[in-house]
Amino acid sequence: MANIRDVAQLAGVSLGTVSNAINRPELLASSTLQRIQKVIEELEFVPNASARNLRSRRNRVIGLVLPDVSNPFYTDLAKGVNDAAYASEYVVILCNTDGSAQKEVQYLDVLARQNVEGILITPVSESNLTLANVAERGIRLALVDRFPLGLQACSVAVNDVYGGSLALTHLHDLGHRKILVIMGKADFPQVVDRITGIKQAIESIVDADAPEFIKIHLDSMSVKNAYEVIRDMNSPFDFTGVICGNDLIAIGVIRALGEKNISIPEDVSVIGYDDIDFATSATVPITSISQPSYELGFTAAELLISEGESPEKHVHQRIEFQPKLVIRSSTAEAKSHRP
Amino acid sequence: MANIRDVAQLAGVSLGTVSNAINRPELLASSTLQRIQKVIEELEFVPNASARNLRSRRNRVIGLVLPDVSNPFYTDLAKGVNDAAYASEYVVILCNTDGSAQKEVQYLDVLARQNVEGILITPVSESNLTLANVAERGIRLALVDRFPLGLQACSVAVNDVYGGSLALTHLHDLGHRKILVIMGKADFPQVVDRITGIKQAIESIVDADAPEFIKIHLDSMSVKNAYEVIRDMNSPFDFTGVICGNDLIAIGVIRALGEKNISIPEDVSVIGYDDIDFATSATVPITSISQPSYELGFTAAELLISEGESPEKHVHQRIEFQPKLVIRSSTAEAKSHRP
DNA sequence: CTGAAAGCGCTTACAG
DNA sequence: CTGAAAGCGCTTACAG
Repeated sequence: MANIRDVAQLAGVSLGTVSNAINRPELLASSTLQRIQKVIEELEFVPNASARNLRSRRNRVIGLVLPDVSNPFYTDLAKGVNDAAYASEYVVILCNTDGSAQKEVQYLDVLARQNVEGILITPVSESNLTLANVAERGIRLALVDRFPLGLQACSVAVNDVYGGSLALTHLHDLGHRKILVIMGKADFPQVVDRITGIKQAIESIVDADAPEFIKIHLDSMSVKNAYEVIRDMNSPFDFTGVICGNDLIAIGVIRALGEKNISIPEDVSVIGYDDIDFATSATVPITSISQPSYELGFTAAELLISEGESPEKHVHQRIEFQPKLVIRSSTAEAKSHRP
Repeated sequence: MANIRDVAQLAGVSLGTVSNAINRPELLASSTLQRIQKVIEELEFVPNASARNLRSRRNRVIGLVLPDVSNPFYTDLAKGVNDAAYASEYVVILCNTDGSAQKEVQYLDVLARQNVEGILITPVSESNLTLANVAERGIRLALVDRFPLGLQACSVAVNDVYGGSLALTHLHDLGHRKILVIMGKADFPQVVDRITGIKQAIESIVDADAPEFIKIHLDSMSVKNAYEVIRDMNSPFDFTGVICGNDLIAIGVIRALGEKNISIPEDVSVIGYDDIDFATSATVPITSISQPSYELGFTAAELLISEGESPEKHVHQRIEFQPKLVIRSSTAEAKSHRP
């Protein structure tokens, strides 16, 4: 494959000039520039990214570290990141931690070795030790779907506390007083926030009969895991409302309840989270808390990339999106409230 | 950050020896090795990937080029690729072409610039021009979910012809004689093969009343696109069976038919493709043709990586998985066949 | 506006 | 078993 030296020779200029033609074309006389560009095309010259990176310390690569790409919420988020990266001619390395802190550490290390220009991450837990470590190494960091705790970094997230309260309030308005909350791991930041939101909403209800709730924490926020846990519950199911950590869990819950001959929403109302595309097409179309997943990823990537393009000008930003309640058929008025 | 020279100095050896300690530890006296390893830890030395790649022409990066990561089939496939890569300490750059040949070319170029060690691709069309171009540049290539046409490369795919015939045969067995086939773009290789399978199955039916079928080609194999097309059909819907290009299309079709008060499977049987997780949880659980998406990705990545590890020993392989029919509730006997 | 030179951090024969 | 040296392909001040 042709290298920059071949191009220089054929164009009759020095190799530094070719480099300038590529990176700072405004410095060249237009005749020289044209000549060089012609040769570049002829030779199908493609600059070697490693060499370039080695000198300039830039490689147009960012890392994206996510708990679970199979989850449509993260898939959409990743798509947003990819599109933003593509627009700026960046490329993204996708890392799937499966929600494991250990894998997260390992991937962070791999990304550091690759000299990525920045890392976009939805951290597995609140603990910032690993992240601080990355920041120390001088790798730019931005948080997606999470705000930083004592860490200098851009962040783009959704107000999960508000999302939790939105869900609770909706069920309460419908007259539900006994609620099951079924979430992911207890130390998952989003889970913590949403439960806080639920509690806050309950506290703000002056009503004598504020709802009670019970929590279940799933190891994995998947259809399967949720389905199995509800299927295997041996105590009688005496809740009239269920708040799920995401729509996948809602699907699993709905399926398990269906098998127990509990109808949705006649007997029990179920509310999901994320409002994935599929929520509309599920057995029972799912009432859900909608988050702008694609925008989350897109915005975060833009922020990270723009920080890299002009570090001096950059000021860390914290962008917060608001979740929205989308009502479908999986929630309805509690029996006790019906005529 | 520490570099290899710092390590050499502190360990009192030459820098070549440090390099050997990292890459060919078996060459060193164990005492020297230990001393160096200790210093590496102390200094938290991480080798610079760019420098390494520049010299050794290896960077442990592979590219994955896919038409649509939001499609669960490809999401799972991508996960398989990621897991295989992770196991071999490789990293993957994810590229989403949105089914556009132009984006495919651009991404291929970007990947070439990044000097990836290999590219895993589900090409947008049969045409191999761009791929041949990549191969010429000396980048290893492997095809996923597609077999190569006149191209030296490993490939892992599913027998789509058989998949198509499986779908047709199932509907025929149930007594359906007027079938709508609703697929993606006509030049999409998988589409071509499945239609071939459908035709072959029809031809093999000696039966006097072999089924007739009509084709629709969608621009995008999405829920939305399928839904809109069926919703806007103004001719009367006189089919009793529908074969869909994937489960997403099936979901869209089922929704649109529902709005026209056509019940599934009482009036019309609908069969999907891919058997995504969600197929079970759809409004009507979808009968589908199952493909091992995760394994597809995992196997292809392994092949590509092993080719890189020992090019001399490598022999190109072509691995074919067989699709399976998974019967759920969206297909049933045609009315004409019922008592 | 262009060219010559140094150097980014490593790997890899080669000599000893 | 270890060290010295060349060089991968670029970018970047600097001189002119």
